[in-house]
Amino acid sequence: MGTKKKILAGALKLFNEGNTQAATTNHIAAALGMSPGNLHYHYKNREAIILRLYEEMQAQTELEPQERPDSIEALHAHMSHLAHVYWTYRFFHRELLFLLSRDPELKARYIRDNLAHRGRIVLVLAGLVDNGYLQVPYDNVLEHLADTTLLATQFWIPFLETLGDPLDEYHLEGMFQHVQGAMRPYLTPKGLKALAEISA
Amino acid sequence: MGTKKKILAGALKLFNEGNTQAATTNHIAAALGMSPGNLHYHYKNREAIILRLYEEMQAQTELEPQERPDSIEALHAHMSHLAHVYWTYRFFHRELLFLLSRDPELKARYIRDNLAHRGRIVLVLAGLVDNGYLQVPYDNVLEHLADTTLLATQFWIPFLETLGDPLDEYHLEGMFQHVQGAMRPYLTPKGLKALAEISA
Amino acid sequence: MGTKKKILAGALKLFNEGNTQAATTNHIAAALGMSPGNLHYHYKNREAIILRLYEEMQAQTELEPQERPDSIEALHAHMSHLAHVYWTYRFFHRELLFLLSRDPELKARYIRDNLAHRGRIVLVLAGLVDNGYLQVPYDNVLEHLADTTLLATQFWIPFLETLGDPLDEYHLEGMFQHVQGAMRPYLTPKGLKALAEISA
Amino acid sequence: MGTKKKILAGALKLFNEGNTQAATTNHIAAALGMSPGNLHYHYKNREAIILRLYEEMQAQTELEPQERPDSIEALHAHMSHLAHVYWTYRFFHRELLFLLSRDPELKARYIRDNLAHRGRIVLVLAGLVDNGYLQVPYDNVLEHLADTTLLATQFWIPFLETLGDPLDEYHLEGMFQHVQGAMRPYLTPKGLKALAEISA
DNA sequence: CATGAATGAGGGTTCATTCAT
DNA sequence: GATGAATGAACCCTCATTCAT
Repeated sequence: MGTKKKILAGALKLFNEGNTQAATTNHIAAALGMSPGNLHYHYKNREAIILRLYEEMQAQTELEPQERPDSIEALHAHMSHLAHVYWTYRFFHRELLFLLSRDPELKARYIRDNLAHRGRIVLVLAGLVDNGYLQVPYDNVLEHLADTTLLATQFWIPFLETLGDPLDEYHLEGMFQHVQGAMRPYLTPKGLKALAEISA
Repeated sequence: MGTKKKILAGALKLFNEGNTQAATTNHIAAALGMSPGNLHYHYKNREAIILRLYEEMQAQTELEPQERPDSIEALHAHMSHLAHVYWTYRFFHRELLFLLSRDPELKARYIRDNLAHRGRIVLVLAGLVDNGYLQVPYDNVLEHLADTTLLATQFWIPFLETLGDPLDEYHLEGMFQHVQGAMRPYLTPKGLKALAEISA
Repeated sequence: MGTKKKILAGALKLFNEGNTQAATTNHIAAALGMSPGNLHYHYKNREAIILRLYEEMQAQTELEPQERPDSIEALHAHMSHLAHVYWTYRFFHRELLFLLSRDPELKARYIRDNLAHRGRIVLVLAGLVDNGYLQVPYDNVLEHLADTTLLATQFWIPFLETLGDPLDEYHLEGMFQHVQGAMRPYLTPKGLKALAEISA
Repeated sequence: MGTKKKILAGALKLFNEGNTQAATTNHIAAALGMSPGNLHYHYKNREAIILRLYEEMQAQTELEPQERPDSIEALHAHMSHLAHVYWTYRFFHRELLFLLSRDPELKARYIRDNLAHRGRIVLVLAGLVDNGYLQVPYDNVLEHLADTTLLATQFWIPFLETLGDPLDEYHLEGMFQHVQGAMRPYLTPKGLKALAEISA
């Protein structure tokens, strides 16, 4: 039904503008010119809306195994995509831990997805090594780069907000630049060349 | 007065255990065997309690200029201290953006403090370069390391939580290890030696 | 909706019996066998109820220009009507200044309405002169009579209460008698005759 | 004790500025730099303060029998004095009926005093007749003038406020002018002359 | 006399949720 | 599917009042 979609869109807008607690179900319904009863007919409660929004966001970040970025360029493209998606649902990472603490189901799901995400990041990095973009002279480098990447994807938007930066989608480019900064010492000449082409 | 301290301690405990929204002023008062009226006699509202807890935390992280870490060892010591303090007030970074969105005064204060913090991080890194621990072969490295450090200090605890790690103070050592991982390619032999001694 | 009306009626009853402060929104709801939530669903707060009651009262006192009393008899009829309306909403003038001090919007509205009321009183008195009921031998008589009328309409009920009179609708006849007492020296024979017929 | 007086003065100031409900005992104490406990040591509660302020005001309006105004000039002087006193305690008539509804003791006292006041007004008016200032051609004139006077003394300040007039002590002169307006048709030449001299 | 921490009932209000229509 | 009135528990907070010091 279109109504279900409209509710998600309206809630997302309010969540992004303020915070999830300020946007009560009645507010959301009112903003959509809809009765509170109808909203609850479609979604049991606000948590259900948030969970659904998370699923939507999550669905847009998933990759088929064969789509896994296997080059610097592809990684950049993927992270740009990710930044765009996370920006669209920016309320989510903004309140991440708060939301998880209020909904055990969401928490379990998120942790599962996040661990899987981390696993994929390691695979992608290993692929970059295999493809001659990266060179890891000692242990734990891949682990470190994976942590950096995960931290950046999860918290870059909150990070920018805590610096008081005027925040818009454009600034999210920094998310990739940060990851690139961490990879740089380990880039092969091929990797450096690829990076230079992206920046150009 | 002792009561003011007791309220802060009781609120901190509840905030860390659950979340700030779940710990209503009445809950806090009840947990302390105190009347709601008395709690409000000492603190205007929950925001005032949170603000005060932030100030306490902040006060414990501040450094006199002459105390600024000027060696890898000192940096490690300082970050351990920081991790300890942030662990004590872990609710704060857990809900960071949510809390800032609910209290404009806290937000302004936090951003100001955070920018100052970033400035100090850059100074410390520059000091490490001057003292022969670090060597920066190209531009932006210091910027990158500062971002890494700031991200880690602010979000390492949330980061661990999103991985489902059983969380305790001990695990916070990872915060420094992450920063160290970022610095490693830029360490001089002197820097590497210092690091090896810390790890031993 | 009927509920909105019921709330106004219930609130009016309690306000008239005691005072507006004693009749809390919860009291009103309880007296109507209604949940507090429902009362606030219909009226934002007590001020909104009071404002609405004022508007109701005010609406019942307004006159179309062509209905303006142009004879002593018509004036009497109008003042009887006024006394009846003000009696119905007697809490309002009882707490008049208190209520105005608590609600700036109501205050602005009341003053505007009151000045308009005064203007109409002057017009009515001038009409009585034109129609040969009144004769004004020197200046300021109309002004004086207008003040008297306004004072009487606003404060006659409070005035009676401060004399400890057992108060009921019947006693409000005094409101017109007071105004008539002020007009008497200026009545023409025609005016006196009209008055005599009213009293008979 | 000086403290008792200071409390009355502080309360009076706050009452006049806003309204009695807004000025809580804690506010009054705070405004005086005094502890709430101390305030309650001197006055059981806010009602006691209000009652005491009423007594003060009342005491300043009372006349020894031999001081009773027996001329237009003396009446004018007395009403100017009254206006000054009522202005000083203007919160009282502003909230008159509200205050009476909250304190049965005050109510009983006020009604008693008010009836006595009315009695004295009638005596004064009768004295003016005896002394050749006034002439009453028909019955009830004295009653009417007494009502007018009482209404004016009690409600002139509230009356001015409901017209939105900028209110200060100076404007209270209108209180006497209103009474004079009512007496005018009944003044003898001697009375008119006295009045003319006052106005000059 | 004076302090000020402490009480606790109750204030207005919010809001997720239900349910008859 | 949709409405919107209704519920009621809970929220934050106020304030007259008490009382140990």
